[in-house]
This record gives sequence, structure tokens and C-alpha cells, in this order.
Amino acid sequence: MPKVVSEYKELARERILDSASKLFYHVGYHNTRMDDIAKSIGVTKGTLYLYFKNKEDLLIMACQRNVTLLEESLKNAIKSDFLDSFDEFFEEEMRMPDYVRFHWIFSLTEVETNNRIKEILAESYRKYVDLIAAVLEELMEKQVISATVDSVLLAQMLIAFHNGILTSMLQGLGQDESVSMFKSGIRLLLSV
Amino acid sequence: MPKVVSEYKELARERILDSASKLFYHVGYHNTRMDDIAKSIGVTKGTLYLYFKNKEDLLIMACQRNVTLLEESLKNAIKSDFLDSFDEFFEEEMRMPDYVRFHWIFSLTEVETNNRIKEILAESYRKYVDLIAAVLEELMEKQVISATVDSVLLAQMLIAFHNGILTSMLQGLGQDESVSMFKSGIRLLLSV
Amino acid sequence: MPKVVSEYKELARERILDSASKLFYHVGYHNTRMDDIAKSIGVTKGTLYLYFKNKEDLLIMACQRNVTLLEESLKNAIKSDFLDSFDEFFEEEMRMPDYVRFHWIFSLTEVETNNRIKEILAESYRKYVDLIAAVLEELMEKQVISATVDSVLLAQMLIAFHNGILTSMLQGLGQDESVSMFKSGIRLLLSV
Amino acid sequence: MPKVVSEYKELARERILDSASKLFYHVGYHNTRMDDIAKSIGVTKGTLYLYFKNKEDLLIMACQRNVTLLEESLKNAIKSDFLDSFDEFFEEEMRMPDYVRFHWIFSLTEVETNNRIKEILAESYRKYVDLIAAVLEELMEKQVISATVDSVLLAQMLIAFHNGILTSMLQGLGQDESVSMFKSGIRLLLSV
DNA sequence: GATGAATGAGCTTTCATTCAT
DNA sequence: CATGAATGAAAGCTCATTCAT
Repeated sequence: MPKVVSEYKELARERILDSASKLFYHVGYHNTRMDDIAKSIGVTKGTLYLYFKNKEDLLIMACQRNVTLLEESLKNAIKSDFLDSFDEFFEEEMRMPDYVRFHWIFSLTEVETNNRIKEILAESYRKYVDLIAAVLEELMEKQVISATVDSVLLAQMLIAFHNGILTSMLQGLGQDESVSMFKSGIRLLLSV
Repeated sequence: MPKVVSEYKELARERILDSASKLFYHVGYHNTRMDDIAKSIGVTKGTLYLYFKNKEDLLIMACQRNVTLLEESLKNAIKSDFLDSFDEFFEEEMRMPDYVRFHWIFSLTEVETNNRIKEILAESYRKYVDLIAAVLEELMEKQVISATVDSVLLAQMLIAFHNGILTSMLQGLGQDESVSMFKSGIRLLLSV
Repeated sequence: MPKVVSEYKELARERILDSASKLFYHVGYHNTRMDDIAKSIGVTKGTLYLYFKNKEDLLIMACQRNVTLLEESLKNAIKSDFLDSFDEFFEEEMRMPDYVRFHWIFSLTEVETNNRIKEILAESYRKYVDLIAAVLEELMEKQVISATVDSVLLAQMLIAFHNGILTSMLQGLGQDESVSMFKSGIRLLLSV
Repeated sequence: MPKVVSEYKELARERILDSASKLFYHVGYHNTRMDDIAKSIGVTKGTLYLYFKNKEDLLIMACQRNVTLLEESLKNAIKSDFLDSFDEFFEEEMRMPDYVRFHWIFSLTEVETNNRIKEILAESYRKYVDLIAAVLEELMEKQVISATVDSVLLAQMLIAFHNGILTSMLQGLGQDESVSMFKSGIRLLLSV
């Protein structure tokens, strides 16, 4: 019985987080009312407080969830140890909903204010660096790329380039352009 | 006489914009009270409304001002037509206060909501692309870099890389690391 | 179930409108604070906004309500087709609370500014003219009054006289004097 | 010298009062800003305070001035002791600017709040009653009208009718209709 | 679990008034 | 006499949060 309840609650939580994420992305955290979130999933304000302590908690949980979704997507794409697994990752990322893909950029706004968000993003950043650096080392071993540069620095450069493209998309860069820019960019950075 | 008045008012405007920019950056637009801005420069709330229509107007003007400051900084640094004028630009940028350097990232949050901000950032983006593409073409002519790639695409890649580094800095990347990453990254992207 | 809720809300609306009407009359619309209205019925400001969009909306609804209350009072009094049904109407009117009886005079202040108020009062004026003209025609048919004058013009004259007495009351004319002035006045105007 | 200054000041006062009256009538006392009044006569806010203690003082003085203007107009028209001197008065009144003619209706709004306004209007009311009652008595002596009714009561009825027509004009009654309604109405009330 | 009426602190904005020049 | 920059008290309104049902 508690299992069932728990599953139901988990489902409800997910629905709230998903809808909140969309709203936070599309109209901004501060422009989103608890009422808007509630209405968007057909419940009333009070219900949200059964699942989340307060609005900030909801933001943090949404941030955490989107970070996790993206990380899982990366891990899946990156399992092949070839260069184009990066391409696959980016294409996979492009398939994710915008409010998941871009959430971190908007969460950055809260970084100076909210320590929990800062930690989540920083930890995620570290994970990405580690993961990609490991892949790069494999590629170096297999001599797909040359081993002259520090793999961590290279990973950081790839991430920066990737993140930069996403910000450009927010300023109007098209998706196809982004994909091709990503592909040729990382090859230049890896001197392939 | 009116000239004097106008100078005084212009100065007052500048002080408000500068202080507002700092606060918008450090605690966020929505977390900044008109009262905070007023107090930070030793006046009262009412005074702000002598210079700006409302809070949103203040945000837009601050955004515009920071964009302009950055653009001027770029134009000055980029006047020499050698490759390391890019380095100079980035170093110059690092010397600017954080609330000017990073303002656009935080303004992105308002992009989905505020059309005026969107226009300002989009126009600035276009200017940068044009300016850098022009420099790149000069460098191609002088055969400092090879002329095989489209200069606009290359410019967009450089900008993306640059912007990505800034986002990484917000996630904890140090300033020295950023500078060296920028220098080596653009050389890789330009295949120099 | 929704019926019950709706009844409760309807009741709450009525209480707000009634108390707001009183305050608007006694201290003036612009001198009445939302806080005052709220406190007068033992709720807080926020509650008012659950029932009315804003202060102006509250004014318009109060105006509408008072117009309706007066109109109903007129219709009831006027059902007998004798001359003294006018007397009954005026006496009935005197029994209504001052803030209902005089509201229209105070609403006139907003007429130049607020189109909705203007429409409400203008429509009410037309209704009164029609209603009274119809009664006058009946009285003419029954030869209670002579049929030499235009019934609409006569109705307008009666209304003007009636309204004028109300303004005099605001300038200090006593209620008993008003009643007797009304009774003899309309008889003079109708040449009875 | 002081005479000249005083004349100048008197002129300035008049200009302010006149312009303030217009604005109070056309947009309402509470919707009129000191700034609006100042701008309307090409000075700055501060100047108003050289001539009037505060905004309320300005209202009271404006009210007083308009009352006086109307009273003088009445006295001039009424000097002939024939019945149609009433007609002349009304026609004269129609020639005055609306913001003088209607000011008292709008001042009524402040009656419940502002004792000074209340006194001014009450005193004016008394003056009118006395003046008209005196005229009526002359007319009774000359047997222009029958002497069966109390002249004061009759005066009050005439005033009420007159005031009522003005309120009707605010609700849309045309000027020509008003004049003819006035003329026939007072003849009915006086049984002439 | 869910509701939704009520709260009240806190925000942006307005504007009559002052006063150094 | 006149200015106009500055004030600050006070207003309307919002919305995250609570809690009796």
C-alpha cells in the first residue's frame, strides 16, 4: 500500500516538476506564479505544498531534475568511444525539450543568489569535465586525437564551446547551423 | 545654463545606472528593490523616477549601457589587425567589472519575456559577428590565417567559444585558466 | 456544491459592495483606501481583490448596484397608476440609506473621467424618463392630468425637480421640507 | 510699488485659480496634479505655493471664486423685477464657461469631507434663497404672481428645479432643451 | 490528498510639498 | 519671484503561503 501511494506521489511530483520547468523557462522563475504552475496541471495552489516545501524548493528540485536528465542523455550518447559520439550527444541534446536543454542558462541567474543552485550546477560541471576528459584520454590512447594537450583543459574547452553555442541559439542562431558549427568546432579544437 | 543642468542630470543618470547594474548582477533583477538602488547611491526611491520611467525602463537602459561599454571596449582592443588583438580584447574584458562583463548572461533570462532586451542583445550579437568577421577577412588577406573557411561562420564560432568561457567562469572556472583557455582555443579554431 | 460556494461568494461580494458604497459616499471615492474598505468588513486588502479586479472596478460595481436598488424601488412604488404613487416613490426613496440615495450625485464627479460610470448613469436616466413618461400617459388617458404637454418633456421636468431637491438636501435642506416641497412641486408642474 | 506688486500677484492668483478650476472640473480634483496646474499656465510647481498654502487651499479658493462669479452674474440679471429676469439669469448662466457653471456640483463631492467647502456652498445657497424670495415678494406685490404661497418655499423650489436641470445636463440633456424646460418649468411652479 | 478563501508582508509607483539656488 | 531636484509618506496591488474544511 505505501508503495502504491509512494508511486502515485512520485508521479505527481514529476508532473509538477515538468510543468514548473516549462514555465520557469518560458516566462522566467520570477514571472511564474504558484497559481500558474497549479493551473497548468489542473490542481490548486495548495496541492503544490503537499509535494514541495516552497517555491524555491520547487526551483531547486526542477534544476536538479533537468541536470540529471541531461547527464543521463550524455552518458547514453557517449558510451561509444569514437569521436562522433560527441556529435551524437549534441544531436541527442537537440532532441530534448528546450526547457530542459536551456534550463542551466536560466539557472545561472540564480547562481549569485542561491547557493544550492550554485552547488548543483558546479557539481554537474565537474561531472561533465571528468566524463569528457576520460573519453578524451581513451581517444588519445587509441590515437584518434593527438595526446599533446591536457585532457582536462581540452574537456573544458569543449564544454565552453558547447555552452557558447547554446547561448548563441538563445540569441537567434538556428538549430541546423548550431549542429554544423558544433561538429566542425570540436574537430578544430581537437585538431582532427 | 541648460547645458550645465543637463550635464548634472546625465551624471545622476549614470550613477543610477551603474549602481543598478551592480545590484541587478549581484542579487538579480527581481531580487533588487527600487529602494535598494536608491539607498546604494544615497537618494530616495522617488528620485529614481525622475530619471527613469519605471523599473523595467531602468533594466533596459542598464542593459543598453553595458552593451555599449563592452562594444566600445571591443572596438578599442580590436584596432590592431593582428591575431593577438583578440587576446587584448579578452584581457581588456577581464579588466571590466563583473557586472558589465556578465550582464548579458543575466539579461538572457529576460529575453523570453522582454522584447526590448531581446532586440538589444540580438543587435549587439550582429555587430560582434560583423566586426569580427571583418577582422578575420583582413587576417585572411594578410595570410595570417588560412582563407578556407567562411569568415562569418568562423566569427560565430569564436563568439560562441568566448561566451561559453564566460558561462564556465560563472560555474567556477578561474580567471587565469579562462584567459589561457581563450588564447589557445581561438588559435585552435583558427588553425594557427 | 458549486451553488453553495457561489452563494457564499455572492454574499461576500454584497458585503464588500455595501460597505464600499458607504465609504465612497461618506468620505469620497478618492479619500477611501482599499484598506479602509477591507477593515470595515473585517477582512484584509487582499480579499477585496478576490472579488474585484481593482478599485475602479469596485466603484463601477457599486455604482451599478446602487442604480439597480433605486430603480427597483421606483418600479415597486410606481405600480399604482395614481398621482400619489410619485409621493410613495419619494417617501420610499427617503427610507433608503443616504449612500444609496445620493450615490449618483457623487458618481457624477467621475462622469467626465470614467466612461463606464457615464454609461450607467445615462442608461438609468433614460429608463427613468421612459418609465415616468409611460405613467404620465396613463394619467393623461384617465384625465387625472391634462394632456396638453408632451409626456417626455414633463417626465424630464419631474426628474430635474426631483434631482434638484436631492442636491438641496446636500446643501442642508431638511427631509420633511424636502418631502412637502416635492409633493407640492410635482402638483404645480403637472398643473393639478 | 507695493501696489504694483500686489496687482501683479492678484493677476497671477487669478490665472492660477482659473486654470485650476478648469482642470478640477474637466478631470476632477483628485485627478489633477499640482504639476498639471503649473504646466497649464507655464510655471513650475513651486510657484503655486507662493500663492496658495496647499492644494486644498487652492480648491477652496477656486470654489469661492466660482461661487462669487455666479452670484454676480445672478445679481446683474435679476435687477429688473419682471418674471423674465429669471430667464435672463438662466441664459446668462448658460453663457458662462462650464467649469464655472457646474463647479458646485463637483464641489458637492467634497462636502462630506471638507467643512470649508460645505460652508461656502451653504452660504451661497442661503444667499440665493434670500435674493430670489425677495424678488418673488416684489412680484407678488405687483401681482405678477399670486401671493398665496410662501415666497421662501417657492424660492427653494425654483432653485431645486434649476439645479436639477443642471444635473440633467451632465447626464446628456441638451442646452436648448434645458433653456426651454427651465422657462416653462418656472412658469408652472409660479402658476403663471 | 486536495481545496480555495484568506492572509499580510512587501513591492512598485505616485505626488504634494519643501528648499537651496 | 521663480525654479526644479529631491523627498517620503502613503497608496494600490501582488502573490507565496497557510489552514479549516
